[in-house]
Amino acid sequence: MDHAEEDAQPERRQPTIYDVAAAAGVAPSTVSRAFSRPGRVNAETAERIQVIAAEMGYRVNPMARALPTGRTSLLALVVSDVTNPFFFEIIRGVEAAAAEAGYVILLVNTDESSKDERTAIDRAIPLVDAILLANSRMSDNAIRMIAKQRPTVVLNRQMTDVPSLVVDNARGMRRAVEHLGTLGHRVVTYVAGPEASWADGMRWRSIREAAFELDMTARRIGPYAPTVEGGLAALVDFAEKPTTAVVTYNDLLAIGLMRGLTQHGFEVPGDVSVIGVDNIFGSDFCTPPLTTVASPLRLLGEVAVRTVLEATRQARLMPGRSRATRDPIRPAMVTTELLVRESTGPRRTPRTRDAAPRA
Amino acid sequence: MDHAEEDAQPERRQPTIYDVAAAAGVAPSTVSRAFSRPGRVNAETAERIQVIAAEMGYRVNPMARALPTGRTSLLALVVSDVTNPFFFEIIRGVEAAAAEAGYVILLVNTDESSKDERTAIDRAIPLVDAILLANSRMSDNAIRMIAKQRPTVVLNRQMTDVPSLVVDNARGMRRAVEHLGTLGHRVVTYVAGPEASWADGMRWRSIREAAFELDMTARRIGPYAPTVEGGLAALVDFAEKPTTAVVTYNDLLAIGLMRGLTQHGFEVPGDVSVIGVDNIFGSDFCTPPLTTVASPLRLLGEVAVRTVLEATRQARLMPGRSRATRDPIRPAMVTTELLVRESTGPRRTPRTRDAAPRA
DNA sequence: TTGAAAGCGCTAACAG
DNA sequence: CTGTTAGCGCTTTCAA
Repeated sequence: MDHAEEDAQPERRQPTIYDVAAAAGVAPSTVSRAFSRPGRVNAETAERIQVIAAEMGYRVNPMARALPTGRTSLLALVVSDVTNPFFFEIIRGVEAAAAEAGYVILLVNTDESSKDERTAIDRAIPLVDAILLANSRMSDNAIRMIAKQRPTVVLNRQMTDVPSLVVDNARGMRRAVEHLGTLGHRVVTYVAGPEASWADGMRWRSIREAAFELDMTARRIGPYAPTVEGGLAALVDFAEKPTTAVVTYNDLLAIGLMRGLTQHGFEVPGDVSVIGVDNIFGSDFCTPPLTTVASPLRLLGEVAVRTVLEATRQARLMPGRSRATRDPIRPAMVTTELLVRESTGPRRTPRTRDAAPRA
Repeated sequence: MDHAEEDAQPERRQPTIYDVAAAAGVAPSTVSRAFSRPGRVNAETAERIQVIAAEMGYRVNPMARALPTGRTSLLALVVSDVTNPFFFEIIRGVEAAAAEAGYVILLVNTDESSKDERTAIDRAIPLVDAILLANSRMSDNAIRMIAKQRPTVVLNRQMTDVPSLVVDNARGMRRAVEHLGTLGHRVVTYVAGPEASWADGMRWRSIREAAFELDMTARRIGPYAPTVEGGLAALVDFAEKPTTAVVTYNDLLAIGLMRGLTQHGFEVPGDVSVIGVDNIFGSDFCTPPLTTVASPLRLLGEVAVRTVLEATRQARLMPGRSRATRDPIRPAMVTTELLVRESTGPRRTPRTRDAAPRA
């Protein structure tokens, strides 16, 4: 075992279909069939091949398979920032559903820049069978270009010519405003997120409408970065015209805002009630625990995978005429839920409120 | 534009090297060279090919390239749980360094189960050029098997026959204990994480040693799940024999513990000072902001990529004799830093302390 | 049901 | 410096 001979064959390369074929005494094509369409080969032969292949440690080479078939079993999941807790549950859902379908996911991070997003996607496209675009910052047109190249599903953004999956923001915002109304608040400030965000516009519009219907007033400040720092920044503007109720674009913003509020002597929820959106990791252990509009993000991810995989199946059956060129597609919706925690409370009477800051 | 004719060529396929070659009036191999080793082709010709290729929208097909070369430009990053904030900075670092080197990362999630970890890795291996194993729960042997198949670097785990990168836990823990000592604490409880974690053993040992050297006493409770819930669970055991100072396996545990502590009438840091490890997202906005041992995780990820890519280069130059069969390898270390925030404070005199709970 | 043969798109010798 | 010629490992007609 310790002789120089050992060096002669330092590592035997992965066996190929030919090695297995030779060992099993069949043609390579038969081995191929045994692995790709077991139905089309004699049951006994198939069995024998499987056993021999296993013994030899044979594994099909996905790259080689991809060449003639064009299928890679890879799925691109494009997110603007892997470390944004908003994506966690989406990623988990996608992971789970993809693994179940025998797909591996290619996680494409784009650092919030739509230019990088294009570059990164361009690099990934030739490798994948399908694409999932989560909260994309790209233009509709850019997205269409991508959808032309591979089956694509867009998450959290509504499009009519590319399949999309959205959270029912309108309803979520309505619930939030209702909740505040019930607590006696009459005017609510919306702390806006990035302008490039489709969801942001959606949320603000929904809040305005809900407020109108409930005889309340809605104000908007922003845009701010959807981060804790953004929330801190928002405080400056908020303090100029404070209201007793706030809904923010997302939880991070809410957390930042609450921190700023506290530092400046406001009490939450005593002086101002705050509602976030997303129910991210951490929204339960910040102070106070945040009331937030939660979405079934994991489900969203799972559904997205199923949808896009179904689309690849379609594409295989009838090539050309991609989804994007067909009739308008209704976006699928998943519903939200208001999680009432401790950052919201009844509106204090003005007297009490005026006294509060720096009391 | 609206005629049936349009259907005849619904989508022209991606141009290949042959199309470009024809258009440029050169041999396919020349086009290939123009893209893979521009140096080896006449500058003008190369330029012309590039232009024509760009016009035609030609892009090299990575799958096809992978077949003859065996290189895929894909890098597997294996993590036990994408949504664990601990991995964030590592992922970012890896992302950044990989992108810079023209690599795309294949994110392999293993859901904390070493069985799934094997399955998922087996699925990914044939697709990638190299593997990064972050906080793996697999056995050393399983890791060795993987390292035999592809250049591998292990993060946060020390191995002698596979290149590894670790955080200087010993020093971090020592700093933590020193900090507590300076504040007047004499006995510190270590709240342990998962037993399968290499870092856990390391941390406990380091704390014990540091305590010994500083004439302090160290106690250990656990193991607990490295989560907020785990911290809550730890409180039960902790309350039986409370100490004025605690160091936890990680931040999540610390956050859970602090919450439990607060709920049970202990004050943090008044009654007990708490130190976490990792400086995760959220450790700054929990209450109180957590004093924690921070690691340059982003750097860790970057260094890991460079190391593993260097290894692939080596492997290409001299195949056989993989890294794993060579002499022992010293693990590389990155240093930690103690971030003092508000969860640690001077030890109160016993009198005050006794009065505190449920006061 | 199986075998033979022709590629998928690209790279890598080897000549010229 | 460029063209020619074999493949990489697998799938997929087409015959047998």
